[in-house]
Order: sequence, then C-alpha cells, then structure tokens
Amino acid sequence: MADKNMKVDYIADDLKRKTTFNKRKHGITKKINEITTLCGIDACGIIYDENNDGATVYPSKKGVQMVLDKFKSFPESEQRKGMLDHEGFLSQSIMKSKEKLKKLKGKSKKKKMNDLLGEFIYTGEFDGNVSESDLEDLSSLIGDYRKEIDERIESSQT
Amino acid sequence: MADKNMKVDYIADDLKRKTTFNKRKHGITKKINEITTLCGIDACGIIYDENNDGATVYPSKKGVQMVLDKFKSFPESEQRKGMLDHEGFLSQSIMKSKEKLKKLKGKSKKKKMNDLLGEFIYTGEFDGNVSESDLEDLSSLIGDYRKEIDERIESSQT
DNA sequence: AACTATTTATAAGA
DNA sequence: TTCTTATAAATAGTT
Repeated sequence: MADKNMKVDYIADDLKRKTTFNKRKHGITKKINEITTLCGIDACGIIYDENNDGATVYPSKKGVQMVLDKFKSFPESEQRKGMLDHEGFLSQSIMKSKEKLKKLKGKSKKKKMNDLLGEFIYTGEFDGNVSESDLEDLSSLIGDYRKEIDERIESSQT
Repeated sequence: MADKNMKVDYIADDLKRKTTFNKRKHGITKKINEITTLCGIDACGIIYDENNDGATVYPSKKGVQMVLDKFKSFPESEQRKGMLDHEGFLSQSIMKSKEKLKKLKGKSKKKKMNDLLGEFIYTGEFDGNVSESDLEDLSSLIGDYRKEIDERIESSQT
C-alpha cells in the first residue's frame, strides 16, 4: 500500500525502481492525456527510460508534431508532396521512406510506440492501431529527421 | 469533491477550465519531478497555456538543457566562452545577452519561470531563487536561441 | 500482473 | 482567487 513515510529519493533497488518507473510513467501519461482533452491545449511529456540505451531523443513537440503530420499525410495526395518539401524538414532520407509509409493507414498505438522507442511521448496524436513494422518505419523516420536537423545546425556553425 | 461521473471531455466553461488547468498542471509537475528523482532518469513536460499567447515553444529538452547549461556556466570563466562558441548553438544575439546574464548567480524558480513563460517546463534544473529580471533574461535567451535554430534550419532548406 | 491499504490528486463548494 | 472537503485516482508493498 501507498507508504506514508515514502521519501522522494532515488530508488537503489533495480526491480523496485523499474516497477515504480512503469507505474508512474503510466500515471503521468494518463494525466497528460487528460489535461490535453479537458483543457483543449497541447501538452507533451518525455520520460527517458534507463532500460533502453537506444532511446531516441526527440526534437521539440513542434518537431515531433511536424514529423507526425507529414507521416500521416503522406499517402493522401501526390500534390501534397511538393508542398511538404517546400514547407521544409523533409530530408532525402525521409523521402526514401515514403514507399514504406504508404502502408500506414491508421493511427499508431501508444503502447507499441512506447515499447519500440523505449520512452514515452504523448501528444494526443496516437490512438488506434498500427503494425509493428509501421512503428519501426516511424521510428526511423523520426531518427532521420533528427539527424538531419542536427547536421544542418552543425554545418551552419562553421 | 472529485466527481464520480466526470467525463474526460473539453471543459467549455472558461473559469472551470482554467481552474482545472492550473490544478492539474501542478499535479503533473509534481509527478514529473518525482519520477525524475525516484528513478534517476530525465523527464520533461511541456504544457501549453492557452491563456498566454506569447508562450515560448521550447526546443527539445536537449536544447533547453544545453541553453541552461551554458546560461549557468557563463559567469564561471572567460576561457569557457570560446569553447562554448565552438561547441555551437550560441548565436550572436545570445552573446549580446552575456552582460545581463552575469548577474545570474543562483538557480531559477519554477513558479516564476512558469508565470513568465506562460507554460510549464520542468527538467529538474530549476530550484532556488532568482529575480524576475533574471528570468526575463533567461526567457529572451531561450527565445533568441530558438529563433536562431529556426532561421538556420529554414535557410538550409533553400 | 493483480490486489489493497493508503496516500495523493482534485472537482465542487464555500 | 484561495481554502476546504468529499471523493476518485494513483500507487507502494505484497501475493
């Protein structure tokens, strides 16, 4: 039961810490989802999972949103393609993923998303079902996006 | 009292919505703070406040962290300056703020930070006290940083 | 994963 | 607003 004398301090025990992490992550996810709906605002939470080294470091919510918007709109129309390119942020590597992305029709599933990426991010965008491989595509898409941004920023430094 | 039959749906009433927003924002802040400490992981939440048009859109946690790290290390050594420049992300406009920043010695205060920026962002970095004007400096620093990144990305599109 | 005793968060009301 | 309070929700420890 909820411990009265619980101190908010680092939990040294691995199992305990992992358990607490998962429980609380779930709680926070839910709360963020709720405030988004209740108050009609954008909210986003990122919780890094220590148990996953390859955890993707997301760009800003704006960035994630942008990627997801494009991701979802891809199959819609060919006309849109050029527009998206012009609007920016779509790299060659992302374009290469276009074929794969065509199979994504629905929306992605929070839990699978979390498992795949080893972290939690919730922007109210995910709801419904999608296959594992679609999520892999999304993961690589976001990775590509991020890499591109990093490179662009870095090169503009010199 | 907590309503048994409460639906998680947009709250149309302005006052009710604002009240709920503030209460829940506080709750989420606390939870994110706790999971960070308990589990020794990085977490970050961004909740946009509809009541503040000028809400800064933060870059990624990595970005915010980076800015804050530099922000805090500024007064420490002159030698560090060059290094920071080389490492990147410090724009001319940010350098212009250097003078102002020298007065910031302590750490910033979550609540004031939130009020100033019209949104909540918590990375476990803020604790302690700082003056209002220091926060304004921080705000403009982050704004400058963001603008620069945006411009750089945009210009690399063409 | 599920249970459950408690603490914590919080919707209404004052 | 801010506080109180009744209640729902989250969750630490346990099985």
